[in-house]
Amino acid sequence: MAPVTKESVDRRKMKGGEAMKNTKRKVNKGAWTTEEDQKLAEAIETHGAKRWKTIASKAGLNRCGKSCRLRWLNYLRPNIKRGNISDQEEDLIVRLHKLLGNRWSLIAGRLPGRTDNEIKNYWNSHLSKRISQKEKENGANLTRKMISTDHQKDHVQMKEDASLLEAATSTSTTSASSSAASKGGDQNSNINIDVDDFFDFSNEGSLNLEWVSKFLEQDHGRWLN
DNA sequence: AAGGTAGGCAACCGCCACACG
DNA sequence: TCGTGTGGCGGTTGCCTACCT
Repeated sequence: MAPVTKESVDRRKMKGGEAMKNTKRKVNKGAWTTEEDQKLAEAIETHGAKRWKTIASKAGLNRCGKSCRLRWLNYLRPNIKRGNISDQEEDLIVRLHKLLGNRWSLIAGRLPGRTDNEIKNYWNSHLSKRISQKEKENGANLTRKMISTDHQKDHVQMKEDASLLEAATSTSTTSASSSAASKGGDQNSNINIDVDDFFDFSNEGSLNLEWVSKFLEQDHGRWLN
């Protein structure tokens, strides 16, 4: 609803700037100022995007390392796409959420330039409501209808995917999957798949839906039979 | 025009896992 | 092996803005 305009961001930054003046607080919180962004970017350029606590101090920021990391990953990092989530991206989010639950970082890994925070926000503010509404209207057929857009009608159905992957649980379990599944404790955490393998995107290009089919056909093709 | 409300987003919080000494 | 520090993640909160009455 309320798009974040440059003006609104600036205003938030002004508020953050005011907060900075409050020297009683050792660690600054709240909105980041342009100056802070600049300092952080310079520090990361010099020292790399690691050891966030060190970066925070090297940059002369009264921020905790976590805050710096978050700011970098969600806002300052290069190649970040902002706003305008396409239909294709939305569809992918829905499908991945069906598979993975609230594991936003994994979902974000499938969407180049998107952050887990952005996807989480998008889900919470757009998709979850729409889905719950559709669930009321259509019952169990909801997901199938939502993902049946023109460009991907031929692909696997998420419900079936979930069943297949659930079936895979009995024979394909790794430490990576258990580790990832242990986080969040979402509704799909019982689906244990080889996450390292499943989410190895190093050889892939931009957004596409082939990986689902690829995965199902290759390593786990037997589940389709 | 003014106040109330809901939506959207950025950022914080708390927990957990891992690395390292 | 244990304790501590750090990073990563999902959940939640707070602020701002557009819309509604």
